[in-house]
Amino acid sequence: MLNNTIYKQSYTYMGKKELSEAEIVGCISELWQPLNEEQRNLLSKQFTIQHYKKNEMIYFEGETPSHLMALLSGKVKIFRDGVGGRSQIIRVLKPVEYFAYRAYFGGGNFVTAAAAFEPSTICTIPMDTITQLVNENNELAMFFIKQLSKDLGIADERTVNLTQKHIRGRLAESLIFLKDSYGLEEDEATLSIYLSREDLANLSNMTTSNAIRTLSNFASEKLISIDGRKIKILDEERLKKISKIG
Amino acid sequence: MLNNTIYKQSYTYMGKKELSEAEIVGCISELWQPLNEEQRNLLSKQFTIQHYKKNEMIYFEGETPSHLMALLSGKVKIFRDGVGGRSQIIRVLKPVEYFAYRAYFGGGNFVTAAAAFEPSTICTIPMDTITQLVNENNELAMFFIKQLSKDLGIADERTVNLTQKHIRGRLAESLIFLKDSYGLEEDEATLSIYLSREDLANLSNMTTSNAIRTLSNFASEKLISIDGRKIKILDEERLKKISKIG
DNA sequence: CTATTTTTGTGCTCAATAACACGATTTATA
DNA sequence: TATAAATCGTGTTATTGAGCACAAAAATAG
Repeated sequence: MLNNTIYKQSYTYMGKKELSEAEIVGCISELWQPLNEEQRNLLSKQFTIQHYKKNEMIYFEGETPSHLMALLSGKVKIFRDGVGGRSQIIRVLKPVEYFAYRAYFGGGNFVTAAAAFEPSTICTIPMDTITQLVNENNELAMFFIKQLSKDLGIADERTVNLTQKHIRGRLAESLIFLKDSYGLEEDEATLSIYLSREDLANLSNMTTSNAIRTLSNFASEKLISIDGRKIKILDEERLKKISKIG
Repeated sequence: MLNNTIYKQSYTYMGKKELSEAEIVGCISELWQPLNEEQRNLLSKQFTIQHYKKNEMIYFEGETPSHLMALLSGKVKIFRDGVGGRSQIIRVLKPVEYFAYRAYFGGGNFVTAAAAFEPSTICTIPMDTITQLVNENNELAMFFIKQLSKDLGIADERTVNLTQKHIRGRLAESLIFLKDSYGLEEDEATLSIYLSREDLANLSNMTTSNAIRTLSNFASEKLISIDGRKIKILDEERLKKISKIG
């Protein structure tokens, strides 16, 4: 609901109107709600809004983190460049999710990079402010502990899935994952995110040609249907089965 | 230094004497130091000591987490069973490192299992006590935030290394990793942990035969020397290079 | 100390998937 | 809208690393 409001706002932004403070605060409620009035005053002076174009880089591997980021609208990928320029998508983000804080808390530079899949709006808050608030506010601290714990659990599972499953299993898993992350369109079948075959390959740890081939195979098996970058999930159960058995 | 004391103690344990409270508290100082007197009183009533034999399971995938664990002596692996019974070692622990709390904070069951590489002593503390303390004590909260952040960064790097590097790169990386984790013996060359070829394979995402073969290759190339499970690092620089280029 | 089980080492085969090439199509841009 | 650039689709080939079998050696249990 609030997402909706913001979405409309980001349209009006195109016509040059910025988000109001109230709207931003509504978006970042997981950070905002735990705070007392004084803390809210501090925070509200600090945040800034940034807009990123499709495929624009948000931060680079190796850079020093300085701000927490909250994705207010759009879609973002977190990825890492590997051997021979092959990149691996580690995580994808939807509104409203927080990122870029892990490296700061971990005391190092970014080990991943971030880029916008689509035009995106991001709220940034200086990490020293966040650290101060975390030190004052236990509920906020617990929010980060929980989020990091979930992400670490996902990372542990993903490591094994990406290394041990076969191509079909990995691609099936990615499709389910995209459905769970970004949902479906009104037809209850089409994935709400349109990725290039290359991004799909980078998400599934395979080459682009293998993503293309396997996708066609899935289509001829009536598991999905493809129309350019639009993917319809036709048989989710069977996809899950393929994903599970690897 | 403190480690040393405990190490001796765990020997005397074999002769049936348990660790004293003071000794335990010295070990878990990262948890203990942030606490005030009242909190320390609470904590000191709660911990118990458990001993595990070589290769004994500490917890299983799918179980519900209830206690934080601190490894006081010994060596532990965190691993996950993958496709076709092949298991993947996700992380290894040395004294004094904390574990088993991620799943609890993440609100789910264990996605990994834990087992002792060697006879190990573990201090357990109920997670509801830990949660209470985290809610009262920001410094303690920050300890967990930092630890989880570091582990997540490592997991992100590892995902790409395990999926994209070739066998030689992965094994070289594991050897460096074991050296960094557990250090060397007095000769400044022999790894302080003796793993089976199977564990080495599970750490490096390969089959046991390939771990054996690649290890022999490394030995004939004078990168390492092998004597049963004892591995001497002869040319760390070249190993690092192999690890880096994949 | 002996018997049994587990681990290690090696050879061989084969499937999975990466790499490459190239034309067709779509998308972005001037 | 024209032109360039990126993406997609498909065929072919090359290579990595898994799978399996089996003997030798080592570790463990009785």
